[in-house]
Amino acid sequence: MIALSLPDGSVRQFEAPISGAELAADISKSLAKKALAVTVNGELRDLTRTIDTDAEVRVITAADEDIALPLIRHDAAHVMAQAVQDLYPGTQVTIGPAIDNGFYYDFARETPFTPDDLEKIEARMKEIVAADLPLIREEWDRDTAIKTFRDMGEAYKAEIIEALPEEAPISVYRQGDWFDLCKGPHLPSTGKLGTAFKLTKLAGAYWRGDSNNEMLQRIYGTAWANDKQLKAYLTMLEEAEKRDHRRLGREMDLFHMQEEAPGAVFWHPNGWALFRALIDYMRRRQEAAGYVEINTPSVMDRAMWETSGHWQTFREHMYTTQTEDERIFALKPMNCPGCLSVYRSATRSYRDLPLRIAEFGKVNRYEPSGALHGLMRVREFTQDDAHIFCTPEQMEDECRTVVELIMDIYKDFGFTDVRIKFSDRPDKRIGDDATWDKLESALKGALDHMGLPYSHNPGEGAFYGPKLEFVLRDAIGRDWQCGTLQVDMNLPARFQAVYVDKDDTRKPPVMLHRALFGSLERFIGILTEHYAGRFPLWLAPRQAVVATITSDADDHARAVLKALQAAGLKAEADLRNEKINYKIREHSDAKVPVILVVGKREAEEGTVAIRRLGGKDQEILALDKAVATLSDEAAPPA
RNA sequence: GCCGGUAUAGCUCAGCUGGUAGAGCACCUGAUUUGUAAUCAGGGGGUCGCGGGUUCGAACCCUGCUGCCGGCACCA
Repeated sequence: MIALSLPDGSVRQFEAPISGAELAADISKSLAKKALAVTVNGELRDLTRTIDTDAEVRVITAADEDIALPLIRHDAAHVMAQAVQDLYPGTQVTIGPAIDNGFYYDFARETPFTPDDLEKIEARMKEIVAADLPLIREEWDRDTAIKTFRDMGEAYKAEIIEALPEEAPISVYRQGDWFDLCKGPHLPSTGKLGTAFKLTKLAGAYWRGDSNNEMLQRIYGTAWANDKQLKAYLTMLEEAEKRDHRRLGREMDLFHMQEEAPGAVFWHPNGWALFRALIDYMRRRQEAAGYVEINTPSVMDRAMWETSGHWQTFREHMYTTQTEDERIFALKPMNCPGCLSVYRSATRSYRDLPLRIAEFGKVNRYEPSGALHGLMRVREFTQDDAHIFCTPEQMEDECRTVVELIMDIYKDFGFTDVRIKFSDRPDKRIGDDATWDKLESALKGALDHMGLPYSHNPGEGAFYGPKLEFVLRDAIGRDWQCGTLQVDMNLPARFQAVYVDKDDTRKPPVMLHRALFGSLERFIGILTEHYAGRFPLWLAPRQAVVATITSDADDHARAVLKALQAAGLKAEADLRNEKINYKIREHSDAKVPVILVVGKREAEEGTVAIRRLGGKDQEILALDKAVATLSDEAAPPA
């Protein structure tokens, strides 16, 4: 006798052990049809597996998206693998998990798959779904399993089993005459997968994610519970493409890149206006927070980089030059050595600390060619960098101040969902454990005192100190790592930076490395996508356009323009002999936030008609009122 | 860096199996003086990414390189 309790609180008694499918059928006919899996005491299981003890049971249907979609996607991966092996015998299967929005499967095959193959595979997948093959779970003996897969020529599967712990059960799922090693669970039959899936892309992927291993061929797909969801997802992808910063960068004339300078940005006036607005803002915030600002050389002798350790650890990412005098120089990949040089240019007293030194430093790093991506990953970029020199006693307070500043600044851009990652000592590190204890507790202490939650990244810190990373989530739910805060007692020592303490002894200061935007280039890329090009007025590179309806209004339009510019607004006038429809369309496409329409009426009355981007209505205001309103709105956050 | 794809006018793209290039938008000129998301007509513009090769002949086929795109790895 077993008792199964259901989510609604009811309990059903059964004489003998019962399968999930039988349980669903016992509850209702329609549930039996819709059932995809069951959870038994919270553990997700196949419908076909027998429940033989008292338990809390829940029947899973497509309505339980969080559970059902991963199941559907995982099944889609299996069906795809079967389709591939049907069509291309000799192809080895490796792994094929469900992922966000879809699934993939990695295959080992000599011949590359082509985009045409995807269509064929998809067609074969639909046949397998139509055949509605039952998925049957089997448990195999470990050695038999290894032998079976090895004999089949499935070396990767055999390797996977060998890597499993001795006591792990080896489960295999069959669908028709095809089977795959898999821990499951799965849908009861391939028909339950439905046809709301689509193969999306081909890619290379290293076996076990290790670049020392051979490269496999990965096929990605997306899969959903129904066609409506699939279509919504595909539409979402199209929308995301429309806000791609590379596309908007061209459409809004922000910047361009070209072949002669891979990974470097040619900023156009519009993009540079944005860049300057961000720097102006940050400069103001930093000055208010007690920072001073410096600027240091881009090209410095290799000896500098040997002292800092970059030459030994970062050489492959550095650009170097050789001049006629045979000295080797390097383009700075980081600003710290320059800043340390400024620190060392005077004898520092404990009274000078904390000393907060900012630099909008342009750095060059030779990034792998495959990593480059628009503004997001470049080889030449500008950091909103700063280094804070302080005593060990001040360290925790300084960390807290930095975190406060970061969180506050992100808020000004509408990033309220910020997650913090804390990375502690890595295996390969310098410095003694006592120092690491201090550095880590300073960082953690700062967060704890502020009551901020954070996740732990054990062993992911820099070799010289632990770090915090600030990951922000944009308007369409994507995560971006921007800010970072690192504590360091190593570099000051390498450069023999010291301060004179109260007792007249020389001591090395603690050095905090921090950046908020991270890279200005990247941050502009993120903002562009976050706002979909519709920047808030204070950031917009073109804030207002005065558009005339007839040439009768030209003089008035010039006066309006003059007034706007006098109030500090980035404004233009469009006096072209074009219809107002044409002008509105063009400036709206260019994402200009405010269009001031002036015609004969406005000219006579001394007013303007304000039309906001995306809005249908207009607001007629007296000129001085309009200018005051707009200049108020265009003020950057304090 | 690795795997796959791709490169034609400023932009988006067409150009069948090889016979020396075409559209829309943008730009220029003219007409139109227009009331809230494309007025009409005319015109100029391309070493078909770069270098080799095959061929009587290459945007098209082969090959090397470079950039870009999608992933993987990397992101101190």
